[in-house]
Amino acid sequence: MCKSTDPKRALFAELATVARALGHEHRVELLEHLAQGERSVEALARLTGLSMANASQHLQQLRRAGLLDARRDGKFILYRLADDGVVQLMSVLRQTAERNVASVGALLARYFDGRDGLEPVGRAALVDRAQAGLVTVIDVRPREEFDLGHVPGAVSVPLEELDARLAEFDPATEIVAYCRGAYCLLAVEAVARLRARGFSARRMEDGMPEWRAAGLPVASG
Amino acid sequence: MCKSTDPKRALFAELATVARALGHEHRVELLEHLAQGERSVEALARLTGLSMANASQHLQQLRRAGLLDARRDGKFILYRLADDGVVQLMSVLRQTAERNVASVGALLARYFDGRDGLEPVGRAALVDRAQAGLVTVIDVRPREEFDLGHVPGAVSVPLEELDARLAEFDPATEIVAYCRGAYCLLAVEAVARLRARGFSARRMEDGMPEWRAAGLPVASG
DNA sequence: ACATCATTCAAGAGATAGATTGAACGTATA
DNA sequence: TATACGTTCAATCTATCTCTTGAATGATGT
Repeated sequence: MCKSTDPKRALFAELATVARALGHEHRVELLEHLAQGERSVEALARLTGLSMANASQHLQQLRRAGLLDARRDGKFILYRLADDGVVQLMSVLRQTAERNVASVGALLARYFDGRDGLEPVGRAALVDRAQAGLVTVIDVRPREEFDLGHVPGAVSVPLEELDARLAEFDPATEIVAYCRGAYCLLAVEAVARLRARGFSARRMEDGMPEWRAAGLPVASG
Repeated sequence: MCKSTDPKRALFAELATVARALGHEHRVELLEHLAQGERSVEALARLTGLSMANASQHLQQLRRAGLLDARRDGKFILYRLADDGVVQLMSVLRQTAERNVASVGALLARYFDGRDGLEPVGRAALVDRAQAGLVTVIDVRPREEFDLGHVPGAVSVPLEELDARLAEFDPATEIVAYCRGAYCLLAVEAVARLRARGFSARRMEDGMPEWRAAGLPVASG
């Protein structure tokens, strides 16, 4: 069997190339930041603590793998995810890791709730409690995604703005955060930060895609 | 730089480890074979053309990443996917690659239909044509999955048995093959082989999960 | 035109992964 | 028990990846 020209082998090689692009701690972190929106090389280098040259190289590797696009704006080069499928890929990767790698499950458990058994809020319960004004619902995705559709009554608080807007929230009212899905880390991070500041915060089970899929009402604009 | 105490960094590192396990041509191919069922190291080495030692090392790497489980049966060690999520991960990887890497799109296009515009069969059309006896529907997934539910009237022909069972098919009747989904390669491979033998073969659009999701009838047992 | 700044390129050292070889291990069969 | 066989281990060489440093590029603003 001569397989050097075998298209199947070539396909496997291409898939491996894309996977390898995800195969480095720093690149996963870069993608996680870029999941929140466009960022310049300088901003990403600062956020991750990498040198500019190093960050640039990792970003180019991700771009070569087709996971990122870049555009110039003034003196900055802005990188962004090539499409929403990249978020899905990272989510599935996280799901797989959580199911099959014990240490990831432990890390996520610690990350999700600290130590006192904070459970995510179900969708049905959320509708009731939101209508009764018992909870503040925040959407921590980038504002562009919020504009394309969000949970009725939710407030857009992109994760990056959260720290600066803490004064908006009533410490006596529970906050429910949601983002893109069960395995999107944005809401998890938001809840962790809010709880560190003394707020009562929970994460909505699942995210916007599941909300839509469940046929629940979606507000937009 | 020691970031080992930051749980977020640790999580990224774990995710990268899992991704890196997918980051080699041979390991992708091994997973693709294992998607069809349990296999011994020797069988996998033969299927892929790798040396036993090399195959063993790659398999152990996949197992360390949590993507595979192994069990002993007699003198053989049988590897299998850790769970169905691994198939999903590979599917999403392929989707992402197809969207964002031009060469993958080209490879898949060539793989899917050769050159004469063979289009996949829609679900609705399939029901009609199958009932009219105009087509033979084959399910090329592993038999275990067939038993858990399949398209009514479909015949179980696991991909590995296809070559040996060509005599069962009427060259005058069109064959429609399906597997796990739009991005599962089993049906693609089956169609390629059937067409190479002169059969008229097509791929069903989507696969069993989508069939179920569409609420179409499912036979089992 | 000149200076400035964000980004990229280029080259090198150090670390890591892949393939091959031959030996060692464990289980089944004679 | 002895032998055969599938699998894994250990050691080695080679190739590739990572990161740092310093220079080069390309657009902007004075």
